[in-house]
Amino acid sequence: MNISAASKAAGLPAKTVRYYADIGLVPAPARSESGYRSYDDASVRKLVFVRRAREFGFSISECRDLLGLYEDRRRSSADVKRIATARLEEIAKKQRELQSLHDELAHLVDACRGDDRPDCPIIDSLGNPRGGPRQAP
Amino acid sequence: MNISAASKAAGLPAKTVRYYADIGLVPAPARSESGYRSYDDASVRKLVFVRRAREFGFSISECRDLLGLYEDRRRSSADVKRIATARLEEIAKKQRELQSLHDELAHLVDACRGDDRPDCPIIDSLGNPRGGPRQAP
DNA sequence: ATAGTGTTTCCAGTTACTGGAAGGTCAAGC
DNA sequence: GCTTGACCTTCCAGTAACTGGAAACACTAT
Repeated sequence: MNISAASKAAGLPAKTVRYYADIGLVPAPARSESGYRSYDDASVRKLVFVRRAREFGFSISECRDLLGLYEDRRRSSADVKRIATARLEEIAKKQRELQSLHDELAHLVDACRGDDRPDCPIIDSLGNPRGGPRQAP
Repeated sequence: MNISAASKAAGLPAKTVRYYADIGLVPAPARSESGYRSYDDASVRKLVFVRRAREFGFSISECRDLLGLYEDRRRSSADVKRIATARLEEIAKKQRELQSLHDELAHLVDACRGDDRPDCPIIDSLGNPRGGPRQAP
């Protein structure tokens, strides 16, 4: 399998597939006589694994760990669960942050008439967080 | 005001304050005879404005636009509302993505016993998205 | 005079890729 | 046999938004 077939099978751009081998996230593939990279099903499975893990928001470094666990048949599921749980907490935290961001901005958008006049609570709030009259800089 | 006083007042690292002037996001400050940057209240207000906008997730480029509107006393609030509304929609989209991510990962964490044994639905799911028995790579 | 802190510029590194140039390879068609 | 076009290679640079650190100069207090 050449790189474009493998990248299609894995659901990743060819550039990214090369990159993952460059940084040693996955093993460097075998080469044909003319130097073309040549992939087998096992390599593709690893690439799919990494793609999925990235989609879950795991960093490259975490993917490295997870891949190690993926390949270790004697790993305990506790190791995996620990990493995934930490990630889950990050996600929850990000969700809370986004929520308060959303609420505050929605409130401002709501308060803004959005007409031709210059008065705008959004700008006022950015320049003058405590509220009160807008001050020119 | 030297840079460290201004950066404290603005709530930004001094490095970032310099950076914002370097990229022309805010005007370059006046200099003392010995070359120290010297800030006044108006500069600090602009820095605060940028900090707040960044906290809302506006990109540097959007901050540029918003700062332009902030300084333009004849701007219509519609211009501001348009930018803020677009940002609000991005936030909502990100929220939905995070939610489905969270649900899927939480489901996996829940299904994982997290004990000494190697069986782990999390790993299985990453390597083999459709479910079914785990395959070693 | 000297120690300590603040400031300057500049260069490099971060994350995870992505784009593009210059050149080698392969299969098909004439 | 030759050309065309798709595919492959390496390498370099750029992205966003800073952050860290080195070397050198400035200011303040003792």
